[in-house]
Amino acid sequence: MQVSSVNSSLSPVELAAWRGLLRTHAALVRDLDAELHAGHDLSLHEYEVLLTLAGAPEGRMRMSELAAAVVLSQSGLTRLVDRLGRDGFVARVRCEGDRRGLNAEVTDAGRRRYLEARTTHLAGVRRRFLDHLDESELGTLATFWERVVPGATAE
Amino acid sequence: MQVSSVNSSLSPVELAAWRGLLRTHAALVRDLDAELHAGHDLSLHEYEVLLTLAGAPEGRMRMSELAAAVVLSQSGLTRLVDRLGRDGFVARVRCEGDRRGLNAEVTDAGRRRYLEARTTHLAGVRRRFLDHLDESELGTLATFWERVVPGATAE
DNA sequence: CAGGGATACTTGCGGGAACAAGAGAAATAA
DNA sequence: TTATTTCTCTTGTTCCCGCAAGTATCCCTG
Repeated sequence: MQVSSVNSSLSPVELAAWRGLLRTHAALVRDLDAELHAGHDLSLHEYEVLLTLAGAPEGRMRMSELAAAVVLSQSGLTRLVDRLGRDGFVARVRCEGDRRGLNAEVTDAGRRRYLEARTTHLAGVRRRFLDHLDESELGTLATFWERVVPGATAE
Repeated sequence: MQVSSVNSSLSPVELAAWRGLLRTHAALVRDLDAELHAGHDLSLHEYEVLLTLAGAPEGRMRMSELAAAVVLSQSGLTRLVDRLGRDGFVARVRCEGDRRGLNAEVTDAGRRRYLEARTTHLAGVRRRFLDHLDESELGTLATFWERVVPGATAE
């Protein structure tokens, strides 16, 4: 059942780099998501949408751009914005000039919720991730990401 | 380290390292999962379970250990093993000595399916990820993972 | 050697995400 | 103009996952 020569397997270093990425990501996201839920009743995706909108000009962005920014499918974003809308954190605004399009726009309540959650979340990201690497190492990581997925660090 | 005023935001480098991790992971996993599905009708999680079992002594492992190895909840693993069991790729075997416990054991069909998928998947991981980094950079990454989540590169 | 408490897994339930198909609006072309 | 195509978002459907509760077994204490 063993096939050794035809399929080159991963070297120990390759395996460590790849499995490390999967496991580290899973562990970080699980913990940060739980923390955000427990403290502010937001998922990580919801937080990222609020963060993205809060940083966008006039607090609004096209649905499709937003989906790309938070790495979610269109339909996934539609429902995420539904949920945030029900809670009064974002509103949908028809686009001027292209009435197919919609802007998701963060409300005052949305900005407040975001700012409340931000402190918790940033501290969590620092403690679990950033604090374990120094400035130049973080820079190294960023160059790796950009090489693997061009645009991954953009914006 | 960083001066932590209450509202300290992330520096550009910190942001790039963190968002890069989220986006790179999302992009890689999305593509690799789609590729595995299209070519071999396996999800990434299913592949990893088969991989893990195929590499375990006697092709079997306790459900709880397996859940930890592939970073999945107990109930998630129960259902994943259900699905793999329906397809005949793994079987559940009562533990000798502890009749609460179950071993998931990969079948011959499971090993075959794993080996079929392996070539595709390894090539995909190489092309999308490993090829963009050299040997020493992969080693650097591995040390980062180990620092952020001890044990992340183990086994 | 009971009885209570841990441990290992499964099940009930609900939510979140993707894919594919649909509806409405705009762009293009004849 | 009007018909076709393209674009943007939403809806129908289905799958996967996690939490909490349930079941069976083991362990430990008195």
